[in-house]
Amino acid sequence: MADHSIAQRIAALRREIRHHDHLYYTKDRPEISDAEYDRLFRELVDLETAHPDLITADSPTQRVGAPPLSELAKVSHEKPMLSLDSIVDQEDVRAFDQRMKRELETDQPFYTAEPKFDGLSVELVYDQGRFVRGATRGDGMIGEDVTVNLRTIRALPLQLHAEADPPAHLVVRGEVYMRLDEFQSLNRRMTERGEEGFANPRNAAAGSLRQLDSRITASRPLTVTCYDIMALAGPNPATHWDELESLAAWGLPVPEHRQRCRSIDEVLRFHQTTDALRDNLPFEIDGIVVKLDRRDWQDQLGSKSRSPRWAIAYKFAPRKEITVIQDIAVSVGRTGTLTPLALLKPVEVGGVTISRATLHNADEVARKDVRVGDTVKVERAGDVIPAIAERVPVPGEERQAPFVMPDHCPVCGSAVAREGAYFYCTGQTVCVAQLKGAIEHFASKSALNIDGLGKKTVAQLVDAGMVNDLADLYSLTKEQLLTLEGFADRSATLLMESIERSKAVSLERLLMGLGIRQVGQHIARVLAKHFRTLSRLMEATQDELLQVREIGPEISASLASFFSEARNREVIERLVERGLTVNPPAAETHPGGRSLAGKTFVFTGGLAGYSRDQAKELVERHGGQVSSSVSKKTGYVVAGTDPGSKLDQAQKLGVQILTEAEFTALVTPG
DNA sequence: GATCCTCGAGTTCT
DNA sequence: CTCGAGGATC
Repeated sequence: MADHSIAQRIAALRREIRHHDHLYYTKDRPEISDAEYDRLFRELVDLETAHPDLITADSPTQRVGAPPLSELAKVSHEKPMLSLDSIVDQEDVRAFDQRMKRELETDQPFYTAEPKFDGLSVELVYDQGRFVRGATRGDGMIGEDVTVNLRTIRALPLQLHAEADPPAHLVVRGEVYMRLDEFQSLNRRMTERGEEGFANPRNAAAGSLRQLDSRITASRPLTVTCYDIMALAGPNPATHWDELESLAAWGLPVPEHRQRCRSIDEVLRFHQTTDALRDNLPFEIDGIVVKLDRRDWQDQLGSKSRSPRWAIAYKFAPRKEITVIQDIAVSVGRTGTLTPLALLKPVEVGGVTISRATLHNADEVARKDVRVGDTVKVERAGDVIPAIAERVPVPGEERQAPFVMPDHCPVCGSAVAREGAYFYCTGQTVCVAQLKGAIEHFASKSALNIDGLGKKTVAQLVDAGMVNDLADLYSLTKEQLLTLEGFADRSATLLMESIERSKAVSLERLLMGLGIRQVGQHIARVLAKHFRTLSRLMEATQDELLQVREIGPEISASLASFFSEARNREVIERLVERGLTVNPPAAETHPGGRSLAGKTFVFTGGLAGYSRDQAKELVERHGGQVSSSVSKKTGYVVAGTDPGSKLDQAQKLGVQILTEAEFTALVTPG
């Protein structure tokens, strides 16, 4: 065969394979059998192997992957990749509609509604019809270059349909996701190989796309759908609907189930029908996206810092699954609180297996009227913490007796007392559960910060009878530790060292660590600053305590009762005897100046450059304060990655929102 | 007395 | 993160 005819054959094969890829992956309507497809593909591979000079980057064979990278490169997005405001309530959707009508001065702001795919969003760039670059969302401004990995996704055309006259330059936004059946078989394959499977399809998609070795990505069944034109060379489609049509014409996969809505009622109906469809879809969706259809109106409304004003994500009610309460256990916390806990028949909710859910307190159990053996709906409140949503009555079932709080502590057998909605174990001095909790708390990071003294070790020490109160920690010997299971020379030495190190402690941390009711990190600091030494605090009268700002009758009573207890005084005495030195709080210094004086910061989401504690430290160094909830008085909300409800709260209250970079600029001198 | 702002405490799974 | 409740404020 002459070289030019080989080149022609290769080109023909590529055309044909692309055509079938499009039919198979995008249209879901294959015209040839898998075997026939494989034959075409094999022929192309063979020809290219024999003529490596004819291989091009956009050949279908190049999807299988390139050699591994050491790190994904960072790329700046051509346009910032915004996210969408989430809405759960119908009323808020109507409010959105009202706002559109008001701001656009129209009665008919038509919308386009489409499913919201649960995957990870990507930016795709086509030059001269050819796929040249793709990136993850990252922080919205800068993402990771995953071009090679995206090339392995069959549904993603490497070449746009030339006959549809695609623009010379095109930037598209899409969602990479994994079908449920593919996700399941991937997980099965992984577990067979002894690997840990993915928790849910979204994690699987994200983990697969962000591989350094694109050959791994190639083996993962990813797919993609496109839903937005970010930029293009040439005339813009007039509406979002036309945008989707154009994308489809150019050969890009778009959400098939979509609707043009002439009123907000149609949007609400679409939400309903889509929700009903949800369980039968082969992929996960978590709501619908509602966009103003006309692009000139979109432009007129513009964007907020983080999301466009002309679109919303109207989420579905959180996933609920049905399961059975196998038992209701009662756990005892460090303060002696008895907390009922539903032990469930394990069930998958939103991709995670749930086997237990807290019932908070007896009132809650009564309110929900749940009993052992009941069938219940379980949801993940706030998408994380499992909760029992409601009981599902089963007609004709014989129910067990209602749950009653035990009148004796399940751990130590002491009497149980009721206080408001809560029940407490009164065996403060004898309850092993409380002792363990108290020691864990004492050793925790924000208290004495004893490294290597975790839940497991505490249990061992208590069960072995080596530690009966907090002060006993400081008479432990290395020899004793070595008798415990899992302790060898090194671990014993390390623990002894951390215990030794904890002996120099600030008053604030000690107060926190003692576990006095109502005294947490904040109040501990307030008390430490005001009284400066432990003895002065212990001698303070009720009146003196009440003078202190933020200390009211409850907290002062709690302090009084703690310090009047002979046992507590004795523990403190022994702590000091064994070498605990309590340091008064250092005088407040603001090495960074007082540039942030009077400003309150609230953090939400993850920060890349610092831990929450470091960020807090930075703020305080400049004379500012950090708080945990957003109010009108909040100066700034710093939104990291994956911000939570505090960001919405901030927007509602008009509190200034900072990115991490802006925050860094504020706390960096110069 | 009501309202707003914060804090404390408990919680699941990986 | 959310809930309940303490404390400040008007």
